[in-house]
Amino acid sequence: MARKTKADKEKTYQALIEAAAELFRSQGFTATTLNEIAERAGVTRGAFYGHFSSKSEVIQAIWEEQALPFFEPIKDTLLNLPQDKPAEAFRQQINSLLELFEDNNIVGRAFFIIMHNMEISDKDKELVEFLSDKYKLYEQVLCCAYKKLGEAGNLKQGVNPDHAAMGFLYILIGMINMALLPFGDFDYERDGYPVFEHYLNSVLMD
Amino acid sequence: MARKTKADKEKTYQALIEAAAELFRSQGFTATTLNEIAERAGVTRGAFYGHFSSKSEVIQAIWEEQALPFFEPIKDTLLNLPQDKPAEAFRQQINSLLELFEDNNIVGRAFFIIMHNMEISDKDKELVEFLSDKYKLYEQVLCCAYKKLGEAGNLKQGVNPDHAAMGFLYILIGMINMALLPFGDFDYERDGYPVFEHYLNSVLMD
DNA sequence: CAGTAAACATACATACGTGTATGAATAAAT
DNA sequence: ATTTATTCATACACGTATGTATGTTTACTG
Repeated sequence: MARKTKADKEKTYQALIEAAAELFRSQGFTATTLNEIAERAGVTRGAFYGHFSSKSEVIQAIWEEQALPFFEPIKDTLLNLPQDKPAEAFRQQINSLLELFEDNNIVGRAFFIIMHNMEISDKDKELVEFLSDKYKLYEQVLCCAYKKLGEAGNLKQGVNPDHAAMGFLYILIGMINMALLPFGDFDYERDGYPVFEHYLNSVLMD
Repeated sequence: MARKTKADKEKTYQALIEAAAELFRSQGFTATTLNEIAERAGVTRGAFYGHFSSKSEVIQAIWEEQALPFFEPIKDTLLNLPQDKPAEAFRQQINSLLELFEDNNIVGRAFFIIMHNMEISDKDKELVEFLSDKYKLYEQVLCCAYKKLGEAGNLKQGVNPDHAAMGFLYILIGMINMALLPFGDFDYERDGYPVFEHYLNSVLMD
């Protein structure tokens, strides 16, 4: 095939990323073949190998280029909650996070892929390490945020910050799981927000 | 190879189920090959095809023969919570459920596999339907139980039964996810119970 | 105590996924 | 304008997973 312009190359790159993310989400990482990715992107495997050297490399690209730019600011805010009214800032960031999932499909998919990394465990050690690092990062960020909330006296009495953080993470994982299921009709407004609202109300002082 | 006794046949059957469940959990359904299952069970693929006609059939067997007998009584109790002190009965069943995960590995694995069914979606329609049915069943059982709790006046004021049920399911999924991750060291006593305890306390009247 | 059928191993045919090597056509460089 | 380099398709080689056909031994059956 003929050579394309640089802009065209970028387009195929994005198409490959998009296709891979959607296929990983809907069929899982292992079940998705390079042929399927290429076909969905409107190219062949030849194009794929021009951009990536393996399937694992795509996940890392999805994370770093698509999800990270959205997550980074939220993460930073959570790690540095203000001394005054940290609960308010916390709620705000959580809402940003949920809106992210609602609006930007690729971020939800990336998060989902990370959360379901065990699917590919054992067979690709390096990738598992990459994914588990991300997982642990989420945990740390949440624990840190809740610790701050506790220090600022914004947690209800008897609420253990670590337990609260874990509970939050569980709910987050469960909700994303639900939201991206191939069947069912998940609706954030109806099935997502109220649950978080209730959980935050049960944990935070106002 | 020589013919075995009926008891021996049953042993290989169980060995295949056990092997498959553990491999599905640790590597995922798609990534697990029939050779791996057979090898882990100490037989060859010839034996596998004597008992099952495909990989999908194994999941259904795992569910129906291994997990269902444990779940059924809990499910029935949740669907028929007593009029007086339903909250107490509910707590008790949830504890039974969690103990099940803690003690009986195959139940946890079965639950996990069901919860992560999207991994195999799209490619095996029939299996996806089977799995999604189970998923929806969980949801219904929980919603029914919380509805009963609400009617009996056992939910705290302002708690929507459906939202509470969803939140519970999210936490359950998230916890199982966490518990069966290949990395990390999940401990039910430390990471499971307290979260449920807190959640139930925030939802139920005592 | 034959004869049969069952339980499982072995071997084979087929399909498919991956990765690489090659080639064509044209954008970019000089 | 010519050359070079690049983007991607095509073709090939290899490994591996599946499913089936066949064979072997022995438990079961009458």
